[in-house]
Amino acid sequence: MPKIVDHEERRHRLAEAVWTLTLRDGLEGVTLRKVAVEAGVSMGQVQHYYATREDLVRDAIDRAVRALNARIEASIRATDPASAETMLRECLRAMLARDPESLRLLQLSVAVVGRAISDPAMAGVLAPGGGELLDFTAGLIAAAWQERGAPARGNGLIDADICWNLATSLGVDVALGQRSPDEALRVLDYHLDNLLG
Amino acid sequence: MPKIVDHEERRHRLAEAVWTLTLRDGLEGVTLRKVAVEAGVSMGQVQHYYATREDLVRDAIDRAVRALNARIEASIRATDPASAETMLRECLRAMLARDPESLRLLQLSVAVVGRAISDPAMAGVLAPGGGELLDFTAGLIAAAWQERGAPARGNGLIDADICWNLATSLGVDVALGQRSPDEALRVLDYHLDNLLG
DNA sequence: CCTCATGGTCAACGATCTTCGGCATGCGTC
DNA sequence: GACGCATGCCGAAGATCGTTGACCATGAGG
Repeated sequence: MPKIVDHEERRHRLAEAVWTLTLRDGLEGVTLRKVAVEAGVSMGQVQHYYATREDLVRDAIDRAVRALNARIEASIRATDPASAETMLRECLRAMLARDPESLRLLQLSVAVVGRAISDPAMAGVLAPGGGELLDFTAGLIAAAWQERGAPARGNGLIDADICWNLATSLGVDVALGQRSPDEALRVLDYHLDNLLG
Repeated sequence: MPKIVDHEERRHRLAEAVWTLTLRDGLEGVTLRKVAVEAGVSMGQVQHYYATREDLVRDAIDRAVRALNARIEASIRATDPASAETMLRECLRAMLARDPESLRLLQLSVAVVGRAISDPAMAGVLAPGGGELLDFTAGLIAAAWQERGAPARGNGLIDADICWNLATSLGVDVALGQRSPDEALRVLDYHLDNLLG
């Protein structure tokens, strides 16, 4: 019937504007007017696509987290699946934001952490994939041991848990600029050398 | 000359109000008027003690981080200094918020993480004590090895780095309610068993 | 009693988010 | 081709917020 526009494209453009403003002024500095200017549209249009400012920010953050996950999964799929150890290292390295776009998305993901303490819905977005990811990682660790001819030891699930905690913690450091990606990578590789050796 | 009041006590009371509101409504939900009501004072009085809302929130967060550090240091001082391993475990356990007051302060500290991505001043508050802490921890690890009669191996500074990254990451999980303190403690102890054994 | 620095209050202003009623556009239908 | 109306979009009013600046109250010193 009436005009037909690409809602997805509109929302993506608005989310991009929110991203830019968030990295520059912080989450609290994101204003409907500033978003409208940044996206080159009227403030009314912003309100047309999001009922409330909260919805706008929430969706923008949600898109950032999903985009980061997509990037991580893509880099994993691009890795040689023949070597479990290579796959394991690549999975964890993906959290270290070694290119500008990943850094941007990682910083945005970190921006939600604060919000999550008083907003359970946001805490859910950050949940680390749940138990399947730990199972998968534990499997990689066991396979890497086998490749190296080392016997299995300890509790693989906890080892996987520790790996992801370390990787995400290093990722946060990188996102906050308190550590260079190279340094984070050295720490991560050191831990994996100990774990697999 | 004129009336004399305890500024420190006033500011502490206001900071407590900010803490309560932050945990309930999030950092963005902290309003001068709500703070005034929560603290049982007039809004004018709040403004009298803090030039701007930003100053108020910043000081309240700063107090929370300092209070948490003080608690951690206190629990460390209360530990038997004869055993390096006990000392090491206690230092790292202190990040897991195993009592309600620590949990509250830890949650408040986590709340700033998001803010830190666009506010370098806040990032400084979160800096993990700097290099001295790593040196100290590396010393504890070396001493613990000696106690166990195990030879030193690897890079003590990186081992210490990994320990703190793991402990803080587990602490964040606990603060967000995604993991129980007991479970976090098991993961931490598992890692220390591997490291020291 | 007067002075005035300190502690505290209040009203007005601009910016902001939200609500709601209205305008425009163009597909479907006759 | 003309009409209907759902969709897309806009703008002004209302409510809330932070900030500003002038104002009042108190009580130790002269």
